[in-house]
Amino acid sequence: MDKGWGLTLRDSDQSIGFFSNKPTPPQTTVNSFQRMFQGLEFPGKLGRTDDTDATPSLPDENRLAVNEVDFFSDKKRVVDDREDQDSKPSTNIIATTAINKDDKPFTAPRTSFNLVNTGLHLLTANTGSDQSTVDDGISSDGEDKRAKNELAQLQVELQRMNAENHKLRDMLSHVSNNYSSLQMHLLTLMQQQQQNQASEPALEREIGEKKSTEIKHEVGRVMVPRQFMDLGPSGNNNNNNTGESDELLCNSSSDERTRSGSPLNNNNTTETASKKRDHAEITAPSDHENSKRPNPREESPESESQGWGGPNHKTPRFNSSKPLDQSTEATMRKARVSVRARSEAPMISDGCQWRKYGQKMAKGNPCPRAYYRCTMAVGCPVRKQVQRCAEDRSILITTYEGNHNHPLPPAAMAMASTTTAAATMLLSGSMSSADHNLMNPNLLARAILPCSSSMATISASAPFPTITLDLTHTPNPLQFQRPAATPFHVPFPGGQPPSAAVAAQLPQVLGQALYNNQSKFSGLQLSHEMGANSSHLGHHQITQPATPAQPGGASFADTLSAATAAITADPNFTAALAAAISSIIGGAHSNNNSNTNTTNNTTTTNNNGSSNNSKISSFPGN
DNA sequence: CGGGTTTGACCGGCGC
DNA sequence: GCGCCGGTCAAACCCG
Repeated sequence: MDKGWGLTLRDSDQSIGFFSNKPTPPQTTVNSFQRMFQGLEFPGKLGRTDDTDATPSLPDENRLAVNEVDFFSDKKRVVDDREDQDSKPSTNIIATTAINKDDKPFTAPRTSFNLVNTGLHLLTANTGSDQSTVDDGISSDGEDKRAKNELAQLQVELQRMNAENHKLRDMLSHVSNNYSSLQMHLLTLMQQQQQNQASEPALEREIGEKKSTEIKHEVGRVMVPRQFMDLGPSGNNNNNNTGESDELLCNSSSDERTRSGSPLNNNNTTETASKKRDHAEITAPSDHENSKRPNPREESPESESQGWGGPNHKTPRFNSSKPLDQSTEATMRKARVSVRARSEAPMISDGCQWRKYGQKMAKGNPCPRAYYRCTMAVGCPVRKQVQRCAEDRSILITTYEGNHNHPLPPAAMAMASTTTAAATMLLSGSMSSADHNLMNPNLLARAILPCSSSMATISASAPFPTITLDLTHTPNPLQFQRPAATPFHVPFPGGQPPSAAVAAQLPQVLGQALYNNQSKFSGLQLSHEMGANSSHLGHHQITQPATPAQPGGASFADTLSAATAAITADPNFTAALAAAISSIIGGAHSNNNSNTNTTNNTTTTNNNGSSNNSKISSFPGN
C-alpha cells in the first residue's frame, strides 16, 4: 500500500514541497523530523536524493490525513554554525506527513534527503523493525520508548552527519586553498613570462648589460609562490636563489620543512647564521604549546626559521648535507604585511586565533610590541606583531608574516590572502638578496601595482620585504608620481581613515588588488608602460575613463568611477571599499567568481567592523 | 583544570 | 669581543 509523505520547506513566502508517492514513506514521525532538523543546517533548499519524482501530488489513497507541523513552532531557529550563517535567510521547515485513515504507522525504506547547498546528507533513521507512528501528541509508554529509541538514533545520525558536514567543509576549504595556490602559481608564471618578454630590456638598461644576464637567469627560473597549502617541494630549488621565493610563500608548511629535514639553504648565505644550530633540529614540530617543551630551542621548524627576521631571525639551521636546497632559508627574508589602522582595540580582528607569546619594548617606541602566533593549527607558522605607533598611539600597527598551513575560515582568509599576495608580489620584486641589488624593487612594484597613492607602501629594500598598508591617511589622488627611490604606494579608494575593523578586511582587499593587479598589469604595464611611464597608468586609470586596461574589456577607469561612486554613495566604508575593489578588479579575472562575490557580500556586510563575518571578498579559492 | 597572558631571561645577529 | 636589540622561551600567573 502506497503511503505518501511530504516535506515542505518554507522560505519566506515560498513553499517548496517535496512529496513522494513512493510506495512507502519515510519511517519517521513528524516529531522525528523536527528533532532531526533542529540543529541542522538549512542554508538552502532541501531535496531528495532518491529518484522519486518529487511531485506534490499524492495518490488518492495517501491523501487521507495530512499533518502539517511547523517544526519550528517553538520559535527555535536553526542555527547554521558556519560563519556566514547570519546572512542567510531563515528557513522554516514544514513537514507534511500523510498517514492512513486508520493512523497506522508507515513502513518505509530508508529515505535520504540531501541538503542541496551544503552537501549535508540527511537520512531518516529507521529500521525495518522499528516502526514509527505519527505523533498525535498522545503517546503510550511503548510509543515513548520507541520515540526515545528513535531519538537516540536520530541523535547519533545527526552527529554523524554533522561530522560529515564538517569534514566536507574542511575538504572544500582545502580544495579552495589549493586552487588559490595553483592559480597564483599560474599567474606568477605568466607574469614572469611576460616580464621576460617585456621588462628585460628595461631592466638591462637600468642595471646594466652584465647584470641583466643574471636577472634573465633569475627571471627564467621558476619563482613559484607555493603558499597556504603545501604543494610539495619545489622541483627546481637547486638554484641558489630560487628557494627564496619558495620560502617566502611556502615556508608556511612546517610539515614540509620537517619532512624535508632541513630548510633550504643558500650558497650565498653566510653560514654564520646557521653555525650555532646545525646540530639541531629537524625535530618534529609537535609544538604548538612550546611552553611545555623541555628544550625550547628545538622547537618546530617554522618557528625557528620563521622568526621575524631582522637581525635576529633564527632561520638558519644549516644542514651541510643539503647545502643547495637549504641555503635559501638561511637568507630568507620574510615577506611581511603591515597594517596601520586607527584603533583603540588592542588588536584588530582578522579572523584568526592568536596566542601571545611575547612582548617587548622596542627601541624608539614607548609602546610595547606584542608577539602573537597563529593557533588555529598546530605548527602554523604565521605570526604577527602588534604595536602602537609611537607618533600617534591611536594607530595600531599589525605586521603579519608567514602563510597559514591550514584551512582558514572565511573571515581569516582576508589576511591570509593578503600576506600571500603581498609575498608573491614582493617575491617578484625582491627576489633574492643577491639579485636584490640588481633589481630595483620599485620597478617591479610598479609593474605589479601600477596604481599608487599614499595608502600603502612596499618596502622591498628593507631587510625583509614589507608591504605596509597605511589606513590612517586620506589617500592623495594626486600623488601618482613616484620617484624611483621612494617606496611604492598602493592606492586605496575611500577617503577616510578606516576603522580597525575595516583594516582587518583591507588586507584582503589589498591582497586581491595586488593579486589581480599583478596578473592584470604584469604584462600590460611591463610590456607597454614599463619604465618612465610606469606611473602613468595609475593616473590614467583614474583620470581617463576610456582606458581599456582590462582583459575583460571593461574600462578600468569606468570601474574606478564606479568605485568612486560606490564610495561616495555608501557611508559604509567597508561596503564601499569592497565595492570599489571589486569594481577595480572585476575585469581582471573575468572568471574569478570572487569578484562577483565581493560585491554581493559587500552589500550584506556588516560594516561595523566585526570583520569576521564580513567577507569583502575571497581570493579565488582561498 | 586547561588555555591564554605576563614577564624576565635567554639567544643570536649585527654594529662598533 | 662586547653591547645592543629584536625575537623567543617558559615559568608563573590569571581567568573562565
